[in-house]
Amino acid sequence: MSMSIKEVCEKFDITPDTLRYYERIGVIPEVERTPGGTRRYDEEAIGWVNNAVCMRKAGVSVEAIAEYVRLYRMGDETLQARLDLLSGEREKLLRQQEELKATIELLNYKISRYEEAVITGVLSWDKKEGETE
Amino acid sequence: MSMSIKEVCEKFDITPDTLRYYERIGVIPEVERTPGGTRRYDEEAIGWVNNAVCMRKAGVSVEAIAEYVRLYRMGDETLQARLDLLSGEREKLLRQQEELKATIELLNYKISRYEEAVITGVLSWDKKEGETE
DNA sequence: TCTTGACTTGGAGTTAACTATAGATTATAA
DNA sequence: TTATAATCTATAGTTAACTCCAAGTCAAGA
Repeated sequence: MSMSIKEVCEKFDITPDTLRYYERIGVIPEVERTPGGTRRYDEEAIGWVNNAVCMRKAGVSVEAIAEYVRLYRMGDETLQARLDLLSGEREKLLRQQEELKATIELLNYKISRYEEAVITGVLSWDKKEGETE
Repeated sequence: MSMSIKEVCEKFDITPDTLRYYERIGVIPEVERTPGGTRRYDEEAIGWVNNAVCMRKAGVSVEAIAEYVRLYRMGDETLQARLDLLSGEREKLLRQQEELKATIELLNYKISRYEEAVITGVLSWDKKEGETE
């Protein structure tokens, strides 16, 4: 039922060094160990890893994730604090989503120009909105 | 018509150190100077800055931006190479957009739970899809 | 002209997030 | 049991992208 560090790392496509690092800095809670000291990841531990990896992929800082974990372990009196933290992070991601959208649109435009250009041999811009390259 | 480094930096909300750094590593082409050696930014230079800042905000690496500028300055024989570079970067941004979307949705779910929780005083998960926190 | 403030270069320092190394211990398979 | 593979800790190193600093030069107003 429970998994080794290697198995968890394969599941989430990260390295054992990274996973131990996440535990050390509190991005995930401390995991259970065998009598010999080897880490074992049960369902709950894997849930925390999933959460950490998902947040990191979107660009949430390890510091914010660790803060959430810290608050979580303090119990029910931190519900509001956790809500505030998550709301703040969501705001950041929504802003990032806007930036991303704008840049993808700019790239779409440029790429369409280049697709023309590689056929005609000439690159021509519309020179709209301060764009010159 | 042309702008000082300070004016350009205010326009794009970056620091002069960053702008000089961008020029030094080729993220923007070298800009014109006054006889005394002070940088002046004309329309075209500002277009390049705009481009760099936009790409950086979306997470495109300075290396990729500099490579594009390098190819651009080599002329028409690099049209295909520039198209390939831009296409590759767009792919990365589209993938990032997916990650961002997934994480925002997860956050939306969590936040809705926490909004309930701060009223009821109890936090309860649906425990779907490996989520445990 | 003087002085105050903006600008210059070259290089060093910082921060976040890993990533690698060494040397010891534990686990697994023949 | 013995070799081989996986894991452990502690700590140092790396990378990307700035960011700061010193010491000198340039520009604009009184």
